[in-house]
Formats: sequence, C-alpha cells, structure tokens
Amino acid sequence: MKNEKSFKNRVNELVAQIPKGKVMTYGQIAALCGRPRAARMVGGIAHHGDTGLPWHRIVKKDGGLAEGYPGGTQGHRAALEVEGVKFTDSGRIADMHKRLWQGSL
DNA sequence: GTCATGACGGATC
DNA sequence: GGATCCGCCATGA
Repeated sequence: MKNEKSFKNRVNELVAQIPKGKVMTYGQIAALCGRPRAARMVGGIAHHGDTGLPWHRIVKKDGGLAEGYPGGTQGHRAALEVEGVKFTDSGRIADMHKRLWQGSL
C-alpha cells in the first residue's frame, strides 16, 4: 500500500479530532503522523491549512503559544481561554500536561 | 531535480 | 530561567 495521504493531510485530520479544552504540541502531532522531527511542518501546514480546524488547540511543547497565529499569542491565548484553558502569567498553559490530548490515529 | 522556507525542538551559553 | 543557534523534514516554486 502506498502512502494514503500526504503528511500535511494527516495533520489536518488529526487536528480536526482534537476535543475542546484539549491541546497538542507540534512535535506530538508530527510524531503521530510518523515524523517526530517534523514539528516545523505542522506549523507550516497550520498557516496554510483549513481555517475550519481548531489550530488554536496546537501549542508549543512548553505550553507556549504560536507566534504566527492571527492576532499573535494574545489572540491564540484568548481562543483557548474560551475553551476553558487556563494560562499562567508567563503566557503558557497552566496545566498543559492535563490539557494535553494523546490523540488517536 | 534542486533551492529555500517554515504557526518548532532541542541543545548550549 | 531566559535567550540564541543550529538542525530536521516535507512542501512549493
């Protein structure tokens, strides 16, 4: 069997499955797609991907926010707070480890 | 087919 | 703990 879909296509599908109130790191998503070192790809795909997907649920490994998000980390943070995610004064997710979604492919 | 890029990650200073 | 540099891999031109 060949590759069913492109790497970015898998990322799109995976992101679409992230439940509300949960988040995933770029590296984790990339790893689940089979490329643990393609974290940068996930970011690039996010910028080009569909706006109908919860890209705001994707954060950095430290629980940090995306710099290129429309509105900046500020807008990204606001989007997550709406879903019930708490943030620290440092601008990172307070309980990121609990909010982390294992994902399932 | 080749070059340069990108919403990162990890290591180092 | 914070900031900086390099490296990784797939995508697009």
